[in-house]
Amino acid sequence: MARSNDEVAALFQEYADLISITGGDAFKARVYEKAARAIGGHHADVGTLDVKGLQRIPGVGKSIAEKVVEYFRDGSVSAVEDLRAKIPAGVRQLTAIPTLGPKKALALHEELGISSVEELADAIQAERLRDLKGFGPRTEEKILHGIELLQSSGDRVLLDVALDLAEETVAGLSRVTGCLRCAYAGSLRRFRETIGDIDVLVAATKPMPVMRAFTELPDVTEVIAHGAKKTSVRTGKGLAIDLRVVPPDSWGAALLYFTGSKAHNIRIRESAVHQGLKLSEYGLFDAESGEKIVSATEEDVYARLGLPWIEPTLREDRGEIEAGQRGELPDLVTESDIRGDLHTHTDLTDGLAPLEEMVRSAAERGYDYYAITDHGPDLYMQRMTDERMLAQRDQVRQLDRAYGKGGGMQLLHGVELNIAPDGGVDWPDGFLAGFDLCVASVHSHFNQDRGTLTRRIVRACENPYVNIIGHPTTRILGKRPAIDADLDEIFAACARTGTALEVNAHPDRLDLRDEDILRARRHGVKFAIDSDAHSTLHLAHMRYGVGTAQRGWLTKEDVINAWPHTRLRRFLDKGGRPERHSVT
DNA sequence: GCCGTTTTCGGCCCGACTGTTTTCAGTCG
Repeated sequence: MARSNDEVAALFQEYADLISITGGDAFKARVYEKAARAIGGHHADVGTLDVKGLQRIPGVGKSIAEKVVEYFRDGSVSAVEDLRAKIPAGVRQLTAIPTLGPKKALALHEELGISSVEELADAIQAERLRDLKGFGPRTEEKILHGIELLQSSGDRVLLDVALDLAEETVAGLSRVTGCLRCAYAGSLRRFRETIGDIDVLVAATKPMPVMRAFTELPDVTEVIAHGAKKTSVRTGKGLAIDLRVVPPDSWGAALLYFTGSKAHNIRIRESAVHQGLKLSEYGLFDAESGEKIVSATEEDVYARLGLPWIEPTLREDRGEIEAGQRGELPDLVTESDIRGDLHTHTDLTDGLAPLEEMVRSAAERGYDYYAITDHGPDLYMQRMTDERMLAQRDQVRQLDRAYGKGGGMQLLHGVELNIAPDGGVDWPDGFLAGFDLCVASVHSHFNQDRGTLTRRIVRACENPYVNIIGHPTTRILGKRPAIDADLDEIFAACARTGTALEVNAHPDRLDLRDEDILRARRHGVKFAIDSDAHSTLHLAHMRYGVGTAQRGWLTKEDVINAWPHTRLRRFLDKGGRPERHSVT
């Protein structure tokens, strides 16, 4: 079950989209969008609040509060239903295509009767868009490319969606009598960036009660297959879940098998064959006698193959087996190694929560330090000024005195700078020198040529005040590809200048991605795993960043926010920032 | 529809880019 806040947020986002598509008041649409974000990021369950309590959420007034109450009372909101009746769901789906917004979607629907992505693709093939006003050949091309992009992420869903569903499923099945062990496996256990379907494994002597309970879970909309060993269902989110039930003593072999990856499994099975053994999901057997040797735990199986236990996040056949054989597997960074978050926002710019709330939530996570990095003035929409930034700094210093007491949490005042098309940033050195750290990121002009983009980011690295390059490739999963820059040149510049690369933990981004991390690491780059939180809830995204970092083989030595505060401070000094030592 | 050291109306993030235009609409961040 989704959090009820997420349900309501999705509903209002849909309502906002429908208002836009039907040509309703743009300001009204924006208000609903804002309310959707505020509710999605609100810490308390909106299902438990009354109209008065709801109105205390910023951006939620009387009308929206009443719609929330209506939703929990009636299961639907009549205003939303009215618009749904007017516009087929597929028309809204069209706006998921990059470069295609509500206006074009409505035109396509009204003029050509198109109400799904498939129909749109067909219409383009049939050249039916040619006569439509405002639709030229470039538009056609861009839409086709957008559809491709949309479909390349295909049926896969983002890590957070899959993980929530998997954890609920595991919790639900673990309560069933006779369920001895339960865990999710597959690409989810390996923390891949998107998930095609969820694999859940249960150890039980009698499978049927577990299977039955599985088909009756609240998210299940369709039972695809139902047997004694395997049951497959589809859920409301369109995501399929496969459940395998195995005898308790096969647990380890089955978990290993269903965790994959396929490439990893093939390699270890080969290794088994070379040793006169046979490995399957039921256990490790003697090839000749067929006698079972081990199967109870993953450790047992790996050990009999002459390997240490290998972290699931490494199981991609990227050298982990060889490293294991040599006893050189990395001691991967874990979430508990993370001592602080170095890229977060507040409602001074586009975050949802005030500074105090963000800091309180960070402290609850047990961090040793925490950086506030709101946007600088070059992102015009955020209306940042020198005065507002300095006023925030005063607030941060005050809070730091309260939180830093007795070895508590130290606060760093930072900024997320915008890397301009020429590689410059928002402020001159003199002003930048006042920050404890600077994140710098690309937010626009993604289509510069490769050389220009590369030089642009390298120049940002060479800025003595830029400590971290935020979401370095700017990709958004399923929406926007990575920028075309020479990453190796950027990685080399980072290593040379003492600039860290971010592993942005937001499940939409996961940027850098695992392969890039592996490459950057070889250049000797350091990394910062950051939530880029825009609400208190986003602080918990850290786990996705850590999973991605593990897939990139990172240890806590590689990750600057796994270091003690004093060591971090030395790194942030970039070998002595000039303005700190001499007046220019 | 929300909000107010602009307070019950009249604003609401603002600028750039792209493609289709011939002066601008749509989309994006």
